[in-house]
Amino acid sequence: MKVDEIDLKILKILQQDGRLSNAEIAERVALSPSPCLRRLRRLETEGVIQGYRPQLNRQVVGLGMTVFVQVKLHDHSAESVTGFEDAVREMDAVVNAHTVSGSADYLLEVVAEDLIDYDRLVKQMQRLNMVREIESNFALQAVKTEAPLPLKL
Amino acid sequence: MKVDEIDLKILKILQQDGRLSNAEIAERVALSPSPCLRRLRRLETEGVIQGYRPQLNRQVVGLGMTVFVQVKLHDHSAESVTGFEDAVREMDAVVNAHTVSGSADYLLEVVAEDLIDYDRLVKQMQRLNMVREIESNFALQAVKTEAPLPLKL
DNA sequence: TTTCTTTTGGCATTTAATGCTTTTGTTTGA
DNA sequence: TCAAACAAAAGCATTAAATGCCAAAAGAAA
Repeated sequence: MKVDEIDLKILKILQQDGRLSNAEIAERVALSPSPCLRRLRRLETEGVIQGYRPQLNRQVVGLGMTVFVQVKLHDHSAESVTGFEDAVREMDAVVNAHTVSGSADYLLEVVAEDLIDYDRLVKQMQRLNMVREIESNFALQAVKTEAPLPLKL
Repeated sequence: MKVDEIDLKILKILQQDGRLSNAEIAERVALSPSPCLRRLRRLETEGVIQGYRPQLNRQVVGLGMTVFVQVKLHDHSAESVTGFEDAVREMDAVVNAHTVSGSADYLLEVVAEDLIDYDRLVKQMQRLNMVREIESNFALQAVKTEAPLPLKL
């Protein structure tokens, strides 16, 4: 799918405030509401916009602990890989997960209420038999979170 | 600020779709629209909801490369720390940044168009004189991204 | 129970979303 | 160059939602 300049403008505006009304977006991109809404819907339908999320204050909702977890597996067999990835997708505390280059196989971002809660999660992960090693790096301070993507133009 | 059960329900619903109308949210939490909107506005005003973001398909918008970057500084003097953190906040390619426990001082999530683009960013970071060491871990595959936070109840 | 406080509901008004039709603008091709 | 064909935007009427105000209900405190 092709994303033209106006589409990019719409995306940039939405990244500033993902709940702006179509009417407001339309005004800012100098279109009337109907073509603007058509564009927005198309961006959603075509999967350029995959959804909308509120940015929650994790402290306030009781998830003040963020941990970056590096995981190594024993092997990369299909069973191990899909087994681990399915498990990760099931774990609600894991909010981001990627396979990565470097010494670890996976890098996860995990949220927890506190150390006790986090400990439960690590133990749960250790019980997965394809997991060889887990290294936890605790987020101490957020310098920048969920910044908008730097869209060209 | 206190977040009661209904507020949590509202947050959970919004995490499913951050652009749902207040009318729809109201119906799902079994309130009439006006008190529901008051609650939503309060969550926003009080900073429980810090904003709304569209989840963009990074591939489509030309930012298909995600890199997790571990940075070590030469020292932890106030000048080094604030200098580095200010620089990071200025770099649009850095979408997340935390200080972390472990051998690195910072863990950054960086987006780039391609390796050339990423190289520019690394060089820019290397020019910061408080930076001692940079280790890049390239995201190879996304297993889970921006999952909703596991809110209690 | 009475009073005070907080929250909800109802309603009228203003805005916005939506679907359809018309208009405008562009590209193509004789 | 002009006309035909196509794509995108604008206009508009209708439906739905947001908003602000005031009355009613539910809770808490005395």
